[in-house]
Amino acid sequence: MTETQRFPTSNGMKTTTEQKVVTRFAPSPTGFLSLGNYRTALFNFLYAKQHNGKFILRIEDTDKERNKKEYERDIIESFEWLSLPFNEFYRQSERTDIYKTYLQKLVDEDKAYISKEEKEGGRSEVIRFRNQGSTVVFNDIIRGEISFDTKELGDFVIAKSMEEPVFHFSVVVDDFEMGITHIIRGEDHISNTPRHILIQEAIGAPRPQYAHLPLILASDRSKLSKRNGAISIKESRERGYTPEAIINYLALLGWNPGTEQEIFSIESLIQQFSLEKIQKGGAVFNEEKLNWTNKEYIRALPKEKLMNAIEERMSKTGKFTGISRESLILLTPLITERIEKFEDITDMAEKGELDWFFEEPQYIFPESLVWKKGSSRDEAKKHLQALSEILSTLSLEEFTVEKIESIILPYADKEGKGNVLWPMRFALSGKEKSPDPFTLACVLGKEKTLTRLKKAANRL
RNA sequence: GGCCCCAUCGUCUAACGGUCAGGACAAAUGCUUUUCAAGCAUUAAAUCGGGGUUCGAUUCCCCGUGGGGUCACCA
Repeated sequence: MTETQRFPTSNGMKTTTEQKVVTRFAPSPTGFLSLGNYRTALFNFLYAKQHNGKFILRIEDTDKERNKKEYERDIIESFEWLSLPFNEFYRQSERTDIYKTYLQKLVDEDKAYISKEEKEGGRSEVIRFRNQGSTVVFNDIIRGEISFDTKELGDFVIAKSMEEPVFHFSVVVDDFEMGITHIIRGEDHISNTPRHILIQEAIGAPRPQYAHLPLILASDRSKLSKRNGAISIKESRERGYTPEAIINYLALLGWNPGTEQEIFSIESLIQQFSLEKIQKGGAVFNEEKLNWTNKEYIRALPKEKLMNAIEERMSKTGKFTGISRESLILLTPLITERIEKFEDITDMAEKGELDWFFEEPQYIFPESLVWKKGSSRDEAKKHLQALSEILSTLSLEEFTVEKIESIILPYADKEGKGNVLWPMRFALSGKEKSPDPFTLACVLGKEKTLTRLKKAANRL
């Protein structure tokens, strides 16, 4: 992990004479927190932290039908897992009195009105905003000036009843009440912004700064959603991505500091982040790059953590019960360099790629023991026998990768590397693909190694 | 369809109006103590089209085209 920049002495940090920055992330608990939503949260977080401001988490649960407590829990757990601390927490469902006050005020001032409407069964009244139909122009930090003719909005609904404000209304009231200075949200909210500005003006709220983020797209360039490949934080955790990799990858989706740096700690993101450098166009989510990023972080993980992860994933497959710590130490680097995310450990185990460790190979096809490029069964047999003799001269303490290699290599060089090393590797692993023979021998230990070499020789 | 937004390699992206249009992922090829993995090296790969402005446009303007978003008593 390298960081090219470290706390420059004079940078673009804003001075504290400005108004304190307050940002918010306002998800509705109608599903598991997606990576895309999380990126919005991350950008809000980074911006607030960079300016020593506040970052607020606000659960927008005004839609009683679709909200679930389970999803709210998921959002909070995800924030914890990813170490994104928020300074304040709110639930809109607990703030209806506040909305009601503002609603009543607008009705009293005739800026909104109660509209009696026909509807098959049920409710017959809604509260509508008295829309003058002016042209609203606002400045977006990412996109510049955007203007809308609000005539076509008509007198839009701002509440289902005095107790049930609609999203557009509660958002504006909350952003005002909470002193939000910067609204950083997805591009899909651009068309909601004129409505919000109209409401702001009606309740006398100042206009915050807007920054509309480009959308994260699926590979077909449509909006990423559960149906076309969106991954939730919960799911990425289960798949074995690290929090740091997720943050790193997401930060670079639609943003980049203009350098060639690819790996960023959260601290360096806070320091280097800027809304101005955010891309305007949507960004396709690329799982392969996420995998690569994750691999970079996995390799940098302390060995202890890797061993724990490996033991945990392996035991889920039913293997690895009662493995010795010594074996685990030997196996860990072999597994680590072959995986991109922890889920791959399970895959390896299920595909039998680690079977050589747990059980003796059966050599069902003895020909497989012979190096295909110009060796014979007799030769392979001869080499296997020679190898067991050579290795039996090593003591248990000497049975290390380096020692084994140094004692076998001269013989292999003389007889032809492939001719010697392929049978050895296959005898020990019983697999077409496996780690190198010296490592195998070392991990298996002297006794098993000699047994397998002899057994394989007998099959030829 | 109306309104709004956007447009550099397959993908993520860099480039005060002057660069051989750079980097990363993925791909291909080769090297390394057999295979796999890892590592290293190399290669291929882009400015949507047309008009302007300018000595000079990836960059500024206009028009197309393409893509996306949004049009709820859902957020």
